[in-house]
Amino acid sequence: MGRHSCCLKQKLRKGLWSPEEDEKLFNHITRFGVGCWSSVPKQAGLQRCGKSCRLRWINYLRPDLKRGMFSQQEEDLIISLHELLGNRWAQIAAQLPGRTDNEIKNFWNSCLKKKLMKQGIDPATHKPHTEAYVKEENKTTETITTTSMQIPSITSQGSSFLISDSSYYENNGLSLTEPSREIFNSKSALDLDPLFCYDFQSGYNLPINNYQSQSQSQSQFGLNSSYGFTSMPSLTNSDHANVSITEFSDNNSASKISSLFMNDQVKESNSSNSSNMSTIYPSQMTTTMMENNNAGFSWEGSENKLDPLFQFQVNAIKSEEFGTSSWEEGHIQTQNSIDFSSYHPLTSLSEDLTEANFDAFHHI
DNA sequence: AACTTTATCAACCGCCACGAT
DNA sequence: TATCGTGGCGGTTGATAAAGT
Repeated sequence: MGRHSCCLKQKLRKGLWSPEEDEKLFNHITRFGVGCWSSVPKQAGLQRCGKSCRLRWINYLRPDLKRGMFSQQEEDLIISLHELLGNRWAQIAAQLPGRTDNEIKNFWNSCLKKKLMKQGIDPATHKPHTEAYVKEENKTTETITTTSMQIPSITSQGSSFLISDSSYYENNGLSLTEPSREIFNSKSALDLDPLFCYDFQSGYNLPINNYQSQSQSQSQFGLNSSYGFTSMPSLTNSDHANVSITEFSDNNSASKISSLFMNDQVKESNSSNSSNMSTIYPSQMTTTMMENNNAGFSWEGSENKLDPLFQFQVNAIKSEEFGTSSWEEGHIQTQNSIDFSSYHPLTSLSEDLTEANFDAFHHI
């Protein structure tokens, strides 16, 4: 076992993805959603293994990805979470909306690790270098004293980076608080920031505003079309409640991590009535998806497969010809426009999207 | 300008867990 | 129970860009 059968097949492309491949994969997933990855390459016409497709989607094409530098707040959060979780990048990434485990792992290995070491902190333990280490250092470099190291004050309980107050999230854009949520609701998807559109021609994710102006001038998506992906501002507090504390091996970790999120949860329960945003929770989402599943695509176990990070918003103002067309796969009634923002926050790229009869790249 | 070193990050590899048969 | 297929994860590699000499 171990090696996937698909990887054993010859003639499969490897290496960097071309814009054409990206487009094929993107179109396929937006049409059919995320199902069985092993069948994706064939269905999408790609000479890749399913695993490679999955990785490309998760790490690059997924529309909710946040691009750009890590903020100081994200950086601190990664350090805190790493102290609690170690190299469990997927779990760490789950707490940073729009960031992938790969991205965080790279950031840790290339930046944060060195940063901590410079501060005299052992990145593995998050504690100042041990006495043994210091002695060893003294042996080899007697002229250098350990006092020259800048060791930040760290309690015996853990690093000073630990955040136990939900205000951290509220103040740093890592959570969508009620006021910000209202702003979000009142704005069109195209006004949100950061917003990116993937441009298959350039191979870059373009800020949506740029893309908007571009599409206005060049009608990339058709005369009356605009197409935007946004990383939704955050998880909602219901997501916070979904933090799986059972995965932590020790109770301290569990309580620490839960303290990061539970305050918001309480706050949310007090203020949820004021929210204009209709929220679909996983169970509802599954029901919705199953009810709408007319394309013959299997969503078995979709409840479990919902990616809590997957927040997808599309504003699709389709041209008339586009709006009335139907899927080749058929059996789907079309709608002229669907507001995906109502599927917040636990929206997978689902059949709902498929049902929107939405193929942006027809118009490229 | 040419070459070397370092940093970054996308992608691959190999392993594990789990469900289906 | 054993085997197989698949999804998911973390470690690692290799290509490229940027910085340094």
